[in-house]
Amino acid sequence: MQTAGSTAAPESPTRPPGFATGRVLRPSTKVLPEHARGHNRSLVLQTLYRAGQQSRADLARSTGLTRVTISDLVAELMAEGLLVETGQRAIIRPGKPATLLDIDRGAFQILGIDLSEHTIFRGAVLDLDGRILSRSEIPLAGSTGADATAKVIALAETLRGMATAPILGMGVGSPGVVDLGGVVLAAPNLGWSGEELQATLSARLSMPVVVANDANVAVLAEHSFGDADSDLMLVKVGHGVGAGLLLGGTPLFGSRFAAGEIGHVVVGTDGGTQCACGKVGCLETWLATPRLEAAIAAAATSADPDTILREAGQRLGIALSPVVGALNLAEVVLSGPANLLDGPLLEATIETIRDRTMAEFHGNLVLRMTTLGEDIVLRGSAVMVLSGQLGVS
Amino acid sequence: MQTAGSTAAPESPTRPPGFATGRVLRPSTKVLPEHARGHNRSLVLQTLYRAGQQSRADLARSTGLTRVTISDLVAELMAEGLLVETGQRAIIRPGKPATLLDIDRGAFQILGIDLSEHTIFRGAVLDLDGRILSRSEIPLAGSTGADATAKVIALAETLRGMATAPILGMGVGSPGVVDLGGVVLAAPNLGWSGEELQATLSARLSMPVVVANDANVAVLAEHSFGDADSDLMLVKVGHGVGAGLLLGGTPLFGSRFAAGEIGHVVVGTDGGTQCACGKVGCLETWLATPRLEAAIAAAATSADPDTILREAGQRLGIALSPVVGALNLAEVVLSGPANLLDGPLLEATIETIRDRTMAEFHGNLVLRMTTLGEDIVLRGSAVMVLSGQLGVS
DNA sequence: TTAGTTCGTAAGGTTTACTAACAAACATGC
DNA sequence: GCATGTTTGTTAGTAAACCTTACGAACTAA
Repeated sequence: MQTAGSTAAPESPTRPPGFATGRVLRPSTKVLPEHARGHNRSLVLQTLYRAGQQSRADLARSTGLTRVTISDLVAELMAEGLLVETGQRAIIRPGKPATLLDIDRGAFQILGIDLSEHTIFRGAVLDLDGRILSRSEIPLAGSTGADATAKVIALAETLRGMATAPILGMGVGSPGVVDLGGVVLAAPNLGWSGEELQATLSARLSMPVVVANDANVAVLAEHSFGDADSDLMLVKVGHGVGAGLLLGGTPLFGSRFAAGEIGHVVVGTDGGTQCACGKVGCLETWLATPRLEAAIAAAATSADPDTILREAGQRLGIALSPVVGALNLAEVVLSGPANLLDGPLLEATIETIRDRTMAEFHGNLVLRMTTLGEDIVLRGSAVMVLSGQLGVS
Repeated sequence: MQTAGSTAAPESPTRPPGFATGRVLRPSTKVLPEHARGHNRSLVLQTLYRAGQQSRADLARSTGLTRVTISDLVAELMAEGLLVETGQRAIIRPGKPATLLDIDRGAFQILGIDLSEHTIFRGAVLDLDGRILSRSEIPLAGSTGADATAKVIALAETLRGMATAPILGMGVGSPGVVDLGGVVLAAPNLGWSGEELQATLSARLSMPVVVANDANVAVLAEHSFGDADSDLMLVKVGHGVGAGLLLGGTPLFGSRFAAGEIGHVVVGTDGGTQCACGKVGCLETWLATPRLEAAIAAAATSADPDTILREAGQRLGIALSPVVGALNLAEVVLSGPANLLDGPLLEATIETIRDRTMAEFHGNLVLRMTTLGEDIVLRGSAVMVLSGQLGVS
């Protein structure tokens, strides 16, 4: 019992132990040295993936590991066919010239599938940089349940046949609620509930498969390829309305894997249209593309279509304001038909959010269309595979 | 170039490397074996902290580490004075009797300070279990800026003098926007902007200090001591309205460290009262305690106070619905004066949220008062110190 | 030609956690 | 009472991962 007034915890608990530094986290599983190895392995891949060609010495400098350790990791990765030496650095400077390394970007390919469209399943073969090399698609033709699953399998097998290099894995973006094991808990349009899509596909194709919600997949693409921030919300407008959230670089799944399901949140306090879900004034009744198109067509003679689009944008803004405020988001991205979203709707949304939140906290709030167009889910599928198989994104 | 149709990534990249398994994350820093050691060290502390007395063999079983490694870690922790042997297990069974270990819960104490009340700074000395051992407070008396800082220092020094064991560190919950380094970026009521409170206190008191936003601190307390879920929103109602978010067990800070600042989000689409911030119908105009009390007092003769409370609850529900929907929250906790919050207000809030969101996704949504009462920030301060210094929470 | 720089590798040491084996201390059954 | 079996915690030795130190190779610059 030392007397008070002394200067705190004297000799012993000097520094916070490694992982706990600064961060508030809860260690839950043991960590062995080999796990650290796996982490550093991914760190090397990640560095090369983003910065491109680098020498071993460059990698050592940018990762903080020693040249010796880097050499060892690089040798391991080269033996696996993931890295290649690409010749010597051209820049002339004193010292032994550096041997450049890069990920062997042609060594593997990735399959991506997008199940989020209403009438068609789309798929693609992508390279490790997320570029689309070839495409395939299969009409849904009203299939549900096992028939829909069969069409996914057929599409996947077609894509496998189109690949021209070993396949690293397959990513699938599905509508509905998907758990962390790739089980589609609920996707009404496809008639799935408890559909073990990831397990089925993985077994059938004998390759690593990742299945996730389409909007969650899309937000990964926007983060990796659309140079977005690490705090990001992507709102996907189509037949329904859904969102994907990336917070601090980590996707949010929610307590029941239904994070981002904002389509059936009621907007405003002044009524609205009856929704299929039973409530009145859900976000989807204002914003889903069929409704928007119908409203514009109906009003073609009387009202200005811009008025309808602006109203929809305001409703989206009303719904997003509490989310933007609570999460202190810096960036919100819209994905969907540009002819509807990109214009009065988007402008009205950002004006509404600015009017309804505290400007100081996110004066720089950016609301914009995705830069990835209609391939956002396909490219996000590649991100999932890269992340899961190589620890790269 | 192997022909398509083959079964994917053949020999080499068999398994996803350790840390990246399943999770989508981005390795950013190197990890050395000693970091793994730190993690396992915290794991042992964590296990003992939560489960109480255990033998080395018990720890080995529950952590997955071997008895040898556990013995080594325990020896290290005992040398630091964090663990003690507490005798032999009483239960009679075959084999050598187990020597029980526990965290030496009297070996260190923690200081906690709550700056969130309007007229007073409150502080306490707590034990490692977060129990309050003694208290002190200092009236704010309208102090702002450097005067307010001086009062925090004075209170901290008083608390240090009250401690009866070495001090592990100090936690401070401050109103306003606080960054990860404990700099109070903006706290209008206290006249602080860019106030380096954590650095100042740490230097002045020569002990580890953590400063964070009061609502973020409170949510940690609710998680650790109020047996809450790992997806949790805590709404703190007082002179203002703020929230703390815990998502997947991790606190959310936001892109500008202003996560949870929902007090100035406009609620509803039917006007409201003018707010000090310039907007009309901010959540605070409906819910802040001075406003609520005034409204009830003014209506004392004419209307039913319950009507006013129900209306406030509905407004809170309207504001929270999009957040609950977007984050798929399972649990929302209110903190503040129970005479106002716990009753018609709380009931109206949950009814409103249920009416405005999709029931299937969070049918079990729980909305309740905190179980920690007015000491929630003080106890949360202890959680921060435990987490930062020992990796325990 | 000499000096200095940079790159990549080799050799050896430290830390970490593992497996294997064992002594201590107990309950149980004959 | 004594052998048997169980559980605990430690000792000894091994493997993995990273480090430091040192060195040869290959280049520029003076």
